[in-house]
Amino acid sequence: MPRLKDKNQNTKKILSDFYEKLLKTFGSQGWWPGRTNFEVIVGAILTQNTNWGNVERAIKNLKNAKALNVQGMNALEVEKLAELIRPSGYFNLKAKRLKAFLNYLFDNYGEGRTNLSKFLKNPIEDLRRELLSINGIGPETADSILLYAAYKPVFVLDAYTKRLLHRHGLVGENATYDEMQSLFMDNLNHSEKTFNEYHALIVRTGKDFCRPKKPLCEECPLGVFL
DNA sequence: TGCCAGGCCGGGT
DNA sequence: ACCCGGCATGGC
Repeated sequence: MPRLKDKNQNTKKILSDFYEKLLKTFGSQGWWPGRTNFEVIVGAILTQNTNWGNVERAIKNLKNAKALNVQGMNALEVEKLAELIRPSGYFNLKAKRLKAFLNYLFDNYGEGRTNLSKFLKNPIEDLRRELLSINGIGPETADSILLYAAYKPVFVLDAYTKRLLHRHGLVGENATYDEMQSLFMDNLNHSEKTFNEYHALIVRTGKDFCRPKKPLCEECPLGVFL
């Protein structure tokens, strides 16, 4: 019993220390780089297993085509949409996923301009369930939308975060998404602002220091681990 | 050049 | 309940 408590207290301190170190090293990251809720959602889908730089090209194409809003994108044929988002990779798949999201929105929240804001105002658990029911939206994309488009206090678990937890020995290799997410959400205050910043800082650190094959751990502010 | 990027689905065991 | 192939472009 005391062992378990100590272990949890230790995890809490480790996760808090990581956050402080990263924030001190890199400063505030200012995520998400999207001007509207819809743009954030589009970005969350387009960046699935994809470099953000490629997503930006696709976003620019959508903006030029006046398709970076609910009504504009809904009016596009899926083939045309796929062509616009080509630079983001998996473009046929992602065009279907964007359409699946829009279809869900229009079917369940009407045709009006406020359908998206109504949708995003749902309680966390309801909204997460709804997002996960849409084909092409899995746990990470759903949580990204919850945090960065709906401003809900939800921790996003991405590949960088999983790698961080594994390499620091905080979870085993076979830990599930929910287990790893709970590690953060059971040990940190549920602050949307903090979760936003923490996730962004982890991505920043991962890009610079924590690649799958060639980790540059000796330079990492969080220390050397393999 | 091969490796990597802010995953998810569907079919097979 | 897991495991795996497929999906695809662009930067370094």
